[in-house]
Amino acid sequence: MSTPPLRKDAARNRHRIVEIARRYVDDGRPLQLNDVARTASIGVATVYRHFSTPEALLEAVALPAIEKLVRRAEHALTEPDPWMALRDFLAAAIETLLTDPAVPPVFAAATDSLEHTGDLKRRLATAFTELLTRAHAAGVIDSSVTEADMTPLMCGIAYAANVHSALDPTERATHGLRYLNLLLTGLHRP
Amino acid sequence: MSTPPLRKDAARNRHRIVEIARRYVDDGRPLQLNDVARTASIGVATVYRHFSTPEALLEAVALPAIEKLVRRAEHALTEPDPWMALRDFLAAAIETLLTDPAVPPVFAAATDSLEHTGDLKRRLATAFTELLTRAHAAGVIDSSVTEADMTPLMCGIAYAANVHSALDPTERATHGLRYLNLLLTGLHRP
DNA sequence: GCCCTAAGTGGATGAGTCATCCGTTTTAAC
DNA sequence: GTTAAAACGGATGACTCATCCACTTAGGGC
Repeated sequence: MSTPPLRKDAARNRHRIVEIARRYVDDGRPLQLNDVARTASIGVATVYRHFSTPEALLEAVALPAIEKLVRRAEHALTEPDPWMALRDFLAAAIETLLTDPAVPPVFAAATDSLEHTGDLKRRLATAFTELLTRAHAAGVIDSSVTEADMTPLMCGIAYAANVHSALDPTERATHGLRYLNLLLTGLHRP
Repeated sequence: MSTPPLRKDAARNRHRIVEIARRYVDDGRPLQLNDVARTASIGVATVYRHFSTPEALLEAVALPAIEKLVRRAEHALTEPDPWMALRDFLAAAIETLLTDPAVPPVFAAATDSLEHTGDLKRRLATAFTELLTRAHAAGVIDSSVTEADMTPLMCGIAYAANVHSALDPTERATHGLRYLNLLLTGLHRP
């Protein structure tokens, strides 16, 4: 699992592949490695060497957004009000899920099947568990809800907002936040 | 859209195809028409003639479950308490979505892209709108929630329950109902 | 019961996608 | 400048998909 630093040309190619893949994801085109390779004017084998499956490539595309979300979660731990901290973080999570189409599949996948984002997801889980624990301790949230429920629930909300409308991203985000509020109303113990 | 009655052999084949497809869906195998044809010992062309796409075949597989759900919705309209009627129907819907893997994709698809279940989905929407209207009139539910929100939300809950666990169906159904209750707590105005 | 035709059948086939293998090129350490 | 390791790329065979058309079968009219 060490990282023998990449050769210059390899790094350049890897970068370019992710960049092209990002466009595919944003446009909603299926992420086919052969196709990405052609678009990038890079040999198929090179793409396959860097990313053995479309999922692995998608992970790399989603990486920055997930990193940002992890920082956000760790920052939320500094917010004194446990309910606000939890709510604001969840809103940010929904926004990320709906803004970046690369993210939801990565979260829906089993953590241990991920090559690049497994650690990040674990960090996120840790921070989030802490947020939840505080909320539980403060008695502001339904006591039966665990961290293991929340990831699926967030994915579910994002899914719902996407099913609902092939509309523009902004509108989808609005719906997602509305759905989150419905759920939070159900969870909140004032 | 008329139905010139099917020849006996054609009916037999069609039946057999759906039957085999049902097994694929239950086992979670991908529904590939060529593959289904081989398993059914039926020519590929025959399968394609009856069902031009995997989605169409899936619709046929899901049909009975959806019919049952529609009857259930129309029956719910006879329940005097608007909140109970809505809640019980939604629980039935979640159970259907989680019990029969053929159903969720059909609900997630746009109604007008469906050949076989479009009418049923419209009937369901009508009955459900009525259930919601009553609940609104009785003031027992958040007034901002519309029928157009509920289908996605139900799909979202089913999705969440499925992401959560590659566990056995019973357990998934339990989670789904729990998630539904969380949502309903958020929607209920006592 | 026999014939005729419309309806139905099946599998060979070409188009398209996927992922590997291996001969060639590039990098960077010495 | 030399050399070994690392990276490259595209030709290729395995596989999936869906169509076409020559053949078979059902069942109504006589």
